Amino acid sequence: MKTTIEIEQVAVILKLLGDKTRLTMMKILDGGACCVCEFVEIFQMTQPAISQHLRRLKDMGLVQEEKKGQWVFYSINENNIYYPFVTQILNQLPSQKDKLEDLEKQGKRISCC
Amino acid sequence: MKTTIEIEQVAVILKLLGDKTRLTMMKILDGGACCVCEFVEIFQMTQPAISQHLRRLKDMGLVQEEKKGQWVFYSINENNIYYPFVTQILNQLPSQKDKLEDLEKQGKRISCC
DNA sequence: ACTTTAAATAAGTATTTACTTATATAATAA
DNA sequence: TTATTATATAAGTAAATACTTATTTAAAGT
Repeated sequence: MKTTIEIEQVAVILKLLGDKTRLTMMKILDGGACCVCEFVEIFQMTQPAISQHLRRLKDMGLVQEEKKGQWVFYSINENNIYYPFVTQILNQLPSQKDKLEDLEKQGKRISCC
Repeated sequence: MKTTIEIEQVAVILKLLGDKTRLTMMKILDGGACCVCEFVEIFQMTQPAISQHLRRLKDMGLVQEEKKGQWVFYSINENNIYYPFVTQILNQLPSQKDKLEDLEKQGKRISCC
């Protein structure tokens, strides 16, 4: 089943991705779930700033959250209508896994489960 | 030859495309050159508003202009580093050629050459 | 219970954005 | 030359954006 993509809606998605923080977040999440506090470390931004970016991505349905204890993990919502579209964009971006590796080295990676 | 795409630069491109007017402009130009006054008709916006959108696209190198008499025609700049990236996005958008056909019916299409 | 940690929300602010109207530039037509 | 048409630029404005700090909510550890 393929729903017709509206150009206006695509513009909204692109505007959302047209921010280096959110775009990098999406690329990171493309490699697996990530926790809010990890993003705070990675981007060296205040926690509210990170939460607000994640909320915008969630409001658009691009990501979903899952609570695990005191942490909240975000992940790509593969069921979103625009997931195939977004994936095509993310696939063209350079890997950001070095950012997670740096976290790991600092011992700041939150191990889920 | 493939230049590495920087995620920050991609964010800038996406922000530029994250506007329904500019995104539609790019999709229309994907089908061939178009003149400023045609865009004014299509989008029913003031001429300065159209010119300003086109200038932003030109400043980023996504489009190029060519003067033909009193008209200025804009077209996709296929030599831009980000052209392959942008094309992948445009290819996923619904055709906008109905907009040009409507112009044609109204006799408002500028015939180049 | 109290403290700590993680995250969300609220409210305020500086900057950016997309428009507007007015004016300037440039080419063609009379 | 003068008028007309097409476009660009300038300046102003309302709304949106991405932050900030302060506060609230909620879970876990003591």
